[in-house]
Amino acid sequence: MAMSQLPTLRQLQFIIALAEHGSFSRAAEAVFVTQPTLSAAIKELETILGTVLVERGARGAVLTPAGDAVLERARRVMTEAEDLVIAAQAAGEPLSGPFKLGVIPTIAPFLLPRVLPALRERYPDIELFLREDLTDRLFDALRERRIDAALIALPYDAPMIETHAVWADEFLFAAPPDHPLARNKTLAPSDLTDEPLLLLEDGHCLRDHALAACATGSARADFAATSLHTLVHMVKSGLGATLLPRMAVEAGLVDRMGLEVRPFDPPVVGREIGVAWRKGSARSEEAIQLGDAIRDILQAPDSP
Amino acid sequence: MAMSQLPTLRQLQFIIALAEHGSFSRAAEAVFVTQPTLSAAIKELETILGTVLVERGARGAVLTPAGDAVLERARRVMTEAEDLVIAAQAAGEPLSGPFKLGVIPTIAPFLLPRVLPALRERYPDIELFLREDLTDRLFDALRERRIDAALIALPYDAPMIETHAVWADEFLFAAPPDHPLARNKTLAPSDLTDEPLLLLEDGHCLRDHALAACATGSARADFAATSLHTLVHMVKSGLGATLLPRMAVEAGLVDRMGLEVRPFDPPVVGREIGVAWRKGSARSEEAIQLGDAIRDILQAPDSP
DNA sequence: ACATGGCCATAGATAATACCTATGACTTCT
DNA sequence: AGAAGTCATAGGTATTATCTATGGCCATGT
Repeated sequence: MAMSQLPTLRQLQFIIALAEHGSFSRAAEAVFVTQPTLSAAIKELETILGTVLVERGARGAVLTPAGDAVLERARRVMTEAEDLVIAAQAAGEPLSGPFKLGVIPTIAPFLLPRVLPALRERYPDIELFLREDLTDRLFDALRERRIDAALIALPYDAPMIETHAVWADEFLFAAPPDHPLARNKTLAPSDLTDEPLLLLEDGHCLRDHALAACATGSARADFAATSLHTLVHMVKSGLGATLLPRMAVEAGLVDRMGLEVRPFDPPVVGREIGVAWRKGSARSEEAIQLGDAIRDILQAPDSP
Repeated sequence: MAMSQLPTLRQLQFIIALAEHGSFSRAAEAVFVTQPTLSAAIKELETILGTVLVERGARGAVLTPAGDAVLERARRVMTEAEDLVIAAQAAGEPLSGPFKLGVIPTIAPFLLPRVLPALRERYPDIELFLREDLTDRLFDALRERRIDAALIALPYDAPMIETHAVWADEFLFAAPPDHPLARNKTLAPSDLTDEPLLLLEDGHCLRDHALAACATGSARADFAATSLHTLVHMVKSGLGATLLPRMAVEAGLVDRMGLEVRPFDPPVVGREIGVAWRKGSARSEEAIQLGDAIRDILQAPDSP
């Protein structure tokens, strides 16, 4: 079958600019060519496609319905092509250049100080841009290509998102010294059945995962904390007990707070921390590699 | 941010050919350029991407891992670009040129003779290629781009497929004249509770939809027909009763067969016929338009 | 009505580049 | 060693992408 001629990416770039600026002259300016150049290119594109894409008027240019259809697909082709470039560059020299990483608030302050130095050492050419936000908002950012990858807690179901497990973050029980359960050396999840837990406010995945860990437990409905630091202060002042990620405790979250911290009996309860990326992302390989690197660093002997 | 230069579609086409032929010279031949041209283009592509994509050897060329990553995305970009061309041409002159339509076997022989003439009249430039097959295989064909659209029965859940309802195809009860239920003028679905139905063999969606229509009914496990024509002959010879689509009956499926055919009381039971296309298909608009055209033709006064 | 200033199209010249032919260097196989 | 394949390089040509300069057209304001 006779392969009908394809448009060039340049032409697609031009018609996108034309649609965005509504005028040949201004669109031409935006893509750094002269108006006749853009004019000719659009005309050529219309010839190739065999369809009029633009209505020329004295007050500017408007896309025809066919033009709109082309525009939408042109945008897709262009972003795919840009992704190809990024993916190729990443494949050639992984984890170099700007890399935008989102991290959920219950991990970021405890993980990053611990791994960032080693990470910079291992990948000297990386420029990490960090963004701390709730899981949902990070997923939105992934889908809209505002970030390249995110460190989040699993399980968490989201369309268009793929994940790779990095490490298991165990939950520890924390309470004031006079709390009845603080007498035990270890706890079973079932001990929490009648213990209303003090948790982070809605939207934090830690809240949901903590509740899931003690299937029968419940949260205090009257109080909720906005950060883990606030949370431990509320626990200290006697408002209730809570579950904390081991990583936060190891990072010193409860140091000199006078709180009792107890592990659970095996099987350990907790959450899985993983990297997430947009399905089809140009940097999915790098996201996995970054996750594995973080795991390595956490397991390194000098890191307690 | 400095927009790094994009590759050309031509260059992507070249590296795809190179990957497929494993040799610069043969790939060049395949895309109708000389070997030095292709050589230079690949080199230029590698410069743009800043990565070596191909391992040159005395026995040909092999893609590097980075090359493989690029190849996969290049294929995507190329098919998206080709789709853009098709979509643009279709938007300019819808339902013209070759259009490959799949139809399920329980519709095709009864619908097509009725609508094809009017369809050709309404869209004189269309070249309809028809393919009769089971729903699953049509969906596969849609996903693999072997057909542009399909006429199938809903509801039918399938990933990557979108649908548009065209008309409701009512079920009629058919049985030999001496059948007990043939005495009634109309039936309720519940009448079929203890009536093992003679149905098409597995894989035909009509079988599943018929069973769903009489929620409590069951199929004869010992006999099944391979086509509606076989089915009515089996009914005639006393093997059991069945449900037939009204469209097949109207097309003369049971004429001079000596079978009794009865409608159901309202609310009517039946199945929805619709058009289906691959999500993102370049011809989804045309598929919808085709479905609407078929609905119009079926409702036209001269069509009983 | 006329002039003005915005639009886009056209013409012709020039710079960039895509492509070809001819050739060379290097492997692999005979 | 020679033959036959591989890909890279060099230099010339054809194509095309782009520029400047200009013209026609339509709305708007005087």
